[in-house]
Amino acid sequence: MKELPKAYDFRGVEEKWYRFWEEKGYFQAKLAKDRPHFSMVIPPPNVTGKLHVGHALNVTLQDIMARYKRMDGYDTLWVPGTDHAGIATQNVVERALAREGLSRHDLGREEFLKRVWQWKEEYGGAIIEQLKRLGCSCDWTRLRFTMDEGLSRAVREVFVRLWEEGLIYRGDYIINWCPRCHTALADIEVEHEPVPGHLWYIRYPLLDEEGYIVVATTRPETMLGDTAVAVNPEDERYRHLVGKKVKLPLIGREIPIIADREVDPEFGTGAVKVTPAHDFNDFEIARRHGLPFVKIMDEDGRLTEEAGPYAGLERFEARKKVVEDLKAQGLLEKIEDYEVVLGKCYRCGDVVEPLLSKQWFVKMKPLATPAIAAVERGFTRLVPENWKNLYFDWMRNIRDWCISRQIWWGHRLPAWTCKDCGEITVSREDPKACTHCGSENIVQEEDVLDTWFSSALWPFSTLGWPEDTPELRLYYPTSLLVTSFDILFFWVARMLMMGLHFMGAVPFKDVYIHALVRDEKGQKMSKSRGNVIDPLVMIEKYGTDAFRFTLAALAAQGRDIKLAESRIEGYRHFVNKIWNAARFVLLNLDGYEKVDLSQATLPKESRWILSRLQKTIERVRRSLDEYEFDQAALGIYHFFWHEFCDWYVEMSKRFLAQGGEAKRLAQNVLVEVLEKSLRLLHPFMPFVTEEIWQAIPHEGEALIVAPYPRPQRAFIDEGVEAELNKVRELIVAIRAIRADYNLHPTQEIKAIVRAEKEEKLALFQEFSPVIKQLARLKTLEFQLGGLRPKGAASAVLTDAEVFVPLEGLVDVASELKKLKKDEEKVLKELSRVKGRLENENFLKKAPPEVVEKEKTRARELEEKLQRIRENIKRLEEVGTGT
RNA sequence: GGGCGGAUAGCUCAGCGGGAGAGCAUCGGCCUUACAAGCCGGGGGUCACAGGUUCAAAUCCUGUUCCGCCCA
Repeated sequence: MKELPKAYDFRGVEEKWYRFWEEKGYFQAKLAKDRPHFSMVIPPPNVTGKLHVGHALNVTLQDIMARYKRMDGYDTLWVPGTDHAGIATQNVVERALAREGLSRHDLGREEFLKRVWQWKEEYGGAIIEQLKRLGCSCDWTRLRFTMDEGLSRAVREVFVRLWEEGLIYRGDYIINWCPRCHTALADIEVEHEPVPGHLWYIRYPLLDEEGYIVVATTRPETMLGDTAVAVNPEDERYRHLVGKKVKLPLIGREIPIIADREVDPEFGTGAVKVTPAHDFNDFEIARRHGLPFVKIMDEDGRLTEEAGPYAGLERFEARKKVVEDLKAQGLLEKIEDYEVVLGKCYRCGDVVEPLLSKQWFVKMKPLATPAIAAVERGFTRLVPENWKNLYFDWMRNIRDWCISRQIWWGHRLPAWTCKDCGEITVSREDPKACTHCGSENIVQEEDVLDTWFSSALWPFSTLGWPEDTPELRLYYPTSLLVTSFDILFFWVARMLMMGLHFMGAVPFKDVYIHALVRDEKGQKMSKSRGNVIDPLVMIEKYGTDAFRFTLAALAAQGRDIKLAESRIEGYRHFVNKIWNAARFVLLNLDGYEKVDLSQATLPKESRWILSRLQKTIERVRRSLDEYEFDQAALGIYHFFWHEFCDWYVEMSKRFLAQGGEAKRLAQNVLVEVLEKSLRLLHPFMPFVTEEIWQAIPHEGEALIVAPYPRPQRAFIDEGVEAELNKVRELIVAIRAIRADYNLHPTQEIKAIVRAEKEEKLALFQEFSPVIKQLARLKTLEFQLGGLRPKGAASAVLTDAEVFVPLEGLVDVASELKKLKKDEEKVLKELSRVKGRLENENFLKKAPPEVVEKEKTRARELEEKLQRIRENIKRLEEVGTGT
């Protein structure tokens, strides 16, 4: 039999097995027709990405499910890939260019894109390698990239179809604009942050009469683009002014005072300025009232010619200047402190400008309706369920999706504008001429698509759509999507809409939504805070298995994960424990011969651990089926360490020492429990389990494809479990006496078990050998009834008492103290139980089994109380001179 | 302003109608031949607060306070 080194060193081991699995093709989907399927697509990390704890959690949970299902007989496909991450990637390459003193405009579009592709080839695989370090069992033969040929074809097909269906349109709309990234952003790409600001009250002089109307604004510079003042139609204060005109200060434009129901009379003065080209609400008001749009700010965040004397000023400069000028002219009535909510670009953090601009949009309502229904009817299940409300709320209030981005890296819009007739041609193949007038004078749109447009197709585009492939037929809809809630709308909702629209079926049956990983204080990890835990550093330090197990053990549903390095260290101890347990088993396998345990006559100790094993298997499977990763991890942790190692391994030493049949059976039980535990653990800790499994007796060529354990009912034995609980209680009590009296472990002692009834004593007599072994007793005696032995330390158990004679050593005072404390505890408990049993309503209404349980409990407690009191009485009679 | 989640041992969290639990930390004792990354034993909690439902509430309901997140 092979021997294992004394300490587990994960270095080298991880790489060895990962290569083995990959070379053997275990990660690959089998396109099996005779087996159930389990499929997932990875949330594609940004190609520029570096693995962070969020990814690590995300893929660890996926890998746990993939390995579990693979072992459980499913033909498993886990599709990996990366996302081209338009803005992020372009930024990275632009920064690299900047170091050469170049801008993308110096290179030109074509040359720039070449550079991006070069960059992608060179560095884009980094995150993939990091996923492998984590042990991800993705089918790497199916690695995809959102810009690769197949996926680009899918993007184009979807764009064309949506256009043909009238679900894509182009138009002048107000959008979020990032002046730094120089592109439009979708609504959800804007992060809102409240910051201290001001509310400026500005006087707008009335035209043709004395006086003025005061408007309040948080953005005074936009007044240059005002085309109206609006009040609420119900507002008595202003009713007489509606329909009149004011003269816009600084600019001199004459603009009307209008009434609109959306104006909040409570805000400021109740009169607001209307800047249709630079505010979302004002845009809507302007459309309702047919107001003109005056664009006073350009794409760089500088004021335009429309801003008259302010043209060319940077936006924040302009604000200062406008406020100064208003003040100078006596038109600034007052300034109040006010908390404003700033929109910031989720990529670069710059303040986003609402800007009127020509963009492309997808109509969302027709796509959202079926996606809402799919979740309502349970075709797709969100886990945990509480995300449903948020999902419904968002989907029911969904706005059209701005999909055009003014960058170069991405899927260029397959739309051509005719210079002659002005019409748009959208086409699957690059067109030579305008489909409307036949002119060859056509130019392609400069814009590219939002990166999320291609990721929205991910579950079917990666499986070969728009071709009709066997993969699509077998693996779509996918079984599970594991993702974080922060991309529920960016990604999950859009995949649902696109999947339903183009495949006619939901893209995934279950969506498991995990939490954010925070630091130990609950703060978001960020470079600037310096509290980032780098998964690769953790893997180097503690090994992948310990790191993965930690993530799983902390992944309780619906709660953020607070990750401290000490937790990882703690679970590394568990890895080591497994290793050493395996070492123990291997060191004791001389002459090992396999026996059929279901036919063998086993000692109760062995029957106990086998029963516990079945229950653990049940628990782990049930937890995994419900995505309760923490429960699954903790279940096996507790079983392996605190039942198998702490108790059974110790008990087995006696059997091993006996030799013969006892030894042979113990060896088999040890192997059985260890081997099944490794299988149970493998999805969590793939490397150490494979390493050990290969070294112990097993069937099959690799643990990664060994069957996931199923509980065997025949091995569950409640009676034996109950008996062992009583035996363990006794052993713990004797050990506690040892500790109380500071008796060295090697000091052999005598114990006396006393009970009032023959059958209670019989149990302990039966287990006498194991009690002597684990409590380190020289002799164990039994006493039916009678008086407490003199000069002994004692403990009162559920069914008996135990005494350890310690001539001259026993401290009566502390013995009494111990007993009185016990008495108090039992009394308290007993009064509660009795109170319940004296309650007629309880007897009448509670389920009979609960009543029965309470009665048994009352009996046990009364007996225990009586024993405690007798002991107290005896001790007090004897006095201090024992 | 709206929504969601949380408040249980010193810390991090399970438990979510019938005996208050785990890990870590802590204290005491042990190098007991698998493991000191370990073993054995101990201490520690009016389950945020106030009401209610129930035979029975940490668990269900309502309200309050505080904390976190999301949306506007």
